[in-house]
Amino acid sequence: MDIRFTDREMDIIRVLWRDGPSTVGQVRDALEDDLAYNTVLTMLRLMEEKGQVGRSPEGRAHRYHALVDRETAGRTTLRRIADRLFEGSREALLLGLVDSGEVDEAELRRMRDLLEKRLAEEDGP
Amino acid sequence: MDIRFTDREMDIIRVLWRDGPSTVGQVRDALEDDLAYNTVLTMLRLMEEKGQVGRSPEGRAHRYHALVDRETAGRTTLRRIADRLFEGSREALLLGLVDSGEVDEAELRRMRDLLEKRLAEEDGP
DNA sequence: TTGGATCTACCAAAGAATTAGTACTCACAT
DNA sequence: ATGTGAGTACTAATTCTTTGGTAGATCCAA
Repeated sequence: MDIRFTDREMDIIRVLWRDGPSTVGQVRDALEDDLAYNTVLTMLRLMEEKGQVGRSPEGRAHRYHALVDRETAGRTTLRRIADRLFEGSREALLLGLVDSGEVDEAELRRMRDLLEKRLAEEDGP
Repeated sequence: MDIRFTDREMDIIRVLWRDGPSTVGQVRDALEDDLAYNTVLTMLRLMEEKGQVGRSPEGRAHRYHALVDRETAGRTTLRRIADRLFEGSREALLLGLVDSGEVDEAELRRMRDLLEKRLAEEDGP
């Protein structure tokens, strides 16, 4: 299964990730851009067709929920970026990441510690 | 300027990054998928309109070159991914990266060393 | 010089993404 | 009972992406 989101789909799934299962109206209210109710409804319908979200009836409305979790979406996206933009080199991607903006020293250190921890785990079991 | 590439645009700009300035025919030959000459020509024309590539006459043909370098494209893309998929947290992105596939111990170590080096530079000048 | 190969510009068309309109249903407050 | 508002399904229209066709110019070889 190919996990991809267009810009607007990403806006919507982020609401579902952040706020949990939501009705059309709730998603609409949570979105930054002011979209018509029907626009959001249509987007959710199409996303349901694609298997990105599911829904369950609630009263006369429906409550939509994400069928893809953030971690999975993140992993797949990064794999794609690494392959296509950095020719598969995750190190090059990491370089791009630390150059991509305001990564201060504290954050650099946290990132290093994170890798240290991973390395320790590798050695262990 | 917003730096974005669609899938096919990405295929094409990667050829220009890898092989340097190329004619339509050369790009066509370098692409994995078998596209019609005209398809590649049209793509390059549209990409020129968008300012992603430039061209200079050469004989009766043209030679196209990338107007966006890989580093810039990588940085902007990563910033967008970090913001939209990881709520701005570059550490979360890094976690997603090491979980995104087969990152072996050696690579983990190189990534850590890379961060160490950065940290040393921060302290210095 | 003529015919094929190569290149260009312009155009067409299918499919996806995005936005929203129309028409219908249903609950419920007055 | 009725009409108002929220909800739904279906449809429409626009724009972008991707693919390639047509027609015409140009060069080179036989």
